[in-house]
Amino acid sequence: MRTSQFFISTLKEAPSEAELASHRLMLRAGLIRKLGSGLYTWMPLGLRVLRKVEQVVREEMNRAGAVELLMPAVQPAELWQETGRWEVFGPQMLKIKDRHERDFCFGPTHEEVITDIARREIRSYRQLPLNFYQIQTKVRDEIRPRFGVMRAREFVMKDAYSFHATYADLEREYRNMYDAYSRIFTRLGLGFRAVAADTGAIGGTGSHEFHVLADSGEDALAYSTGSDFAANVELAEAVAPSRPRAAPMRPLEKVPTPGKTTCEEVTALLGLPLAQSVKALAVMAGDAMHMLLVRGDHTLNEVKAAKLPGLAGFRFATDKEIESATGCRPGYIGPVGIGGNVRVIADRSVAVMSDFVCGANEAGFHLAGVNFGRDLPEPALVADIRNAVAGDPSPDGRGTLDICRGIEVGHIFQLRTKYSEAMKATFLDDGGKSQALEMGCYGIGVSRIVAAAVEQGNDARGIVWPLPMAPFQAVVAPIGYRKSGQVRQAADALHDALQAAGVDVLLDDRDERPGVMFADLELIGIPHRLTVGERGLKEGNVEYQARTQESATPLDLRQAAAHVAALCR
RNA sequence: CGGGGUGUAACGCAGCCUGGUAGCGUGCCUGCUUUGGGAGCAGGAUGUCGGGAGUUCGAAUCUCUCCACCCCGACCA
Repeated sequence: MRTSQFFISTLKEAPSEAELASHRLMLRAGLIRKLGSGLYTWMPLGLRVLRKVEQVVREEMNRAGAVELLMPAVQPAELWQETGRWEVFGPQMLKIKDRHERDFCFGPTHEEVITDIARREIRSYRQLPLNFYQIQTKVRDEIRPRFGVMRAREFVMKDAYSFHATYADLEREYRNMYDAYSRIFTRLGLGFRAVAADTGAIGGTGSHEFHVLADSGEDALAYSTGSDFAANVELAEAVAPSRPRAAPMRPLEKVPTPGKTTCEEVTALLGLPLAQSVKALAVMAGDAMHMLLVRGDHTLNEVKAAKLPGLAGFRFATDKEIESATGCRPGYIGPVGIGGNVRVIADRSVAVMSDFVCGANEAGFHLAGVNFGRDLPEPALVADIRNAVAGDPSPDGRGTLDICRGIEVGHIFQLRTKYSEAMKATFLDDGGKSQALEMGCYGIGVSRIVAAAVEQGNDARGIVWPLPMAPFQAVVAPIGYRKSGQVRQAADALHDALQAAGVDVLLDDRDERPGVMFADLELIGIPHRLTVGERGLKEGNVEYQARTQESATPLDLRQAAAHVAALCR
């Protein structure tokens, strides 16, 4: 490919709305262009990357025994009403009407459609197991699209759905997909980690997420330094403290803390460790207020809390609700002397505290030396409601936890019979008995992978692609292409030789000045570069430089193509 | 949806407070010179100042309203 026959459009300065490195670089390198919020055009260069990711995904899915199909992007409402998800998925679905005013949505996912296929096509256990997948554009009307294609409203996803006669066979396929996913991310050259995960809106039982590791990732991951335990912090158990609660040593004391509303400020004022304080969070579930207690140095885990009885769908109380329930404004609330109509739920690490500090339910005051049993009743409920933190013991009893951040690029679920039962997708087993199909589903954010790869691989000069994802594997960069016949001849020959060797090679025949050319090629991130100039040709040399290297090394012209071709293999 | 912010040329921005009809850098076009790390000189093109309404002799600037986009919170591949 020659640049003159291609389209390269780079920017010196990134549009101001782009904050994240990958978003800025994808715009600057001309991989994507924005049409509207969360809507992006994949420019020719970006599309090449996207297609390479798709291809690896496709090859590995095929290798794992899955079968590709393509379902409609537009789906009738009736299907979603059958599973009750027309309402549950709700505002996240882009709902549309046809000319007859019938309801449709632009598919955010395809469990309903594939289950409809399954119930029409699968009749016997002899047809099982089956794993269908597609690579397709999905639409989710995200509340807040951001970070370019990382969280877009329209994105490319690989979604697979498997069907089984028995749970044991589903488990087998689940492991098969786990292994396939590991191969995919390994082949793409990404640093990743698989973690146990919450099932969220898709539903089902077992679930793992695959994360590309990056400090800017939106998810926090907990993993053990002493075992292979790894889980999304949303899910990771914060192990119950092993030590019993110490006996009270100090008297209850009301201390003035004017203007100090956070645990950090209060403990600093009192000269106590942060872990000696208790944070009280007022939440509403239905009409009832609950007060959640976590240690001052911990944070509430909203996913865990929402799973407690009576707390499904809770929200944080408004300032007004807090004032009418406690008589004071947020920043000074606490569990001592709170009305019986407010249920107090303590994290397990709070339940073993003694002589702690908390709000006094009076503006400008906190209480110190507080003890359960003596100064206030034992909590109504003690549960794990905090986020695990680095240094916590691993839930599997081996090693301690550390925390890293990741970008979710894959998610696998054991759906079991959630959809097959709702939609009556059954088969006849070997005893002639009708049974609901066991199902699994397996998603990969194909377009997100591109952003995640840029997030993981970039430097001051631009993108550093893993070789399998690079839009071009190698580039021939001639200096003075239009001016020097010698340069043109050598560059053309190199390009042709590399192409013949099966290398995805670009010849930059724009005749730009070297500085401009090098800057563009490095921004775009092509892994291997051969620079051809009269200076080197005099010695029979060209120069080779990997994207990851700081400087070039001379290479015999006659060996250059073979050398680079070997690196691209 | 709640809270905060921004809309001026393709991109980055100034001008707005204190009204007088729009500017800078980059990019783009033409010519000449240059050619190993984002060139130099000369010339040139490009704006419904987000839309609408209002105040005023006069609005990018003041007022109202609508829209778009961005940031912080609940979602997810």
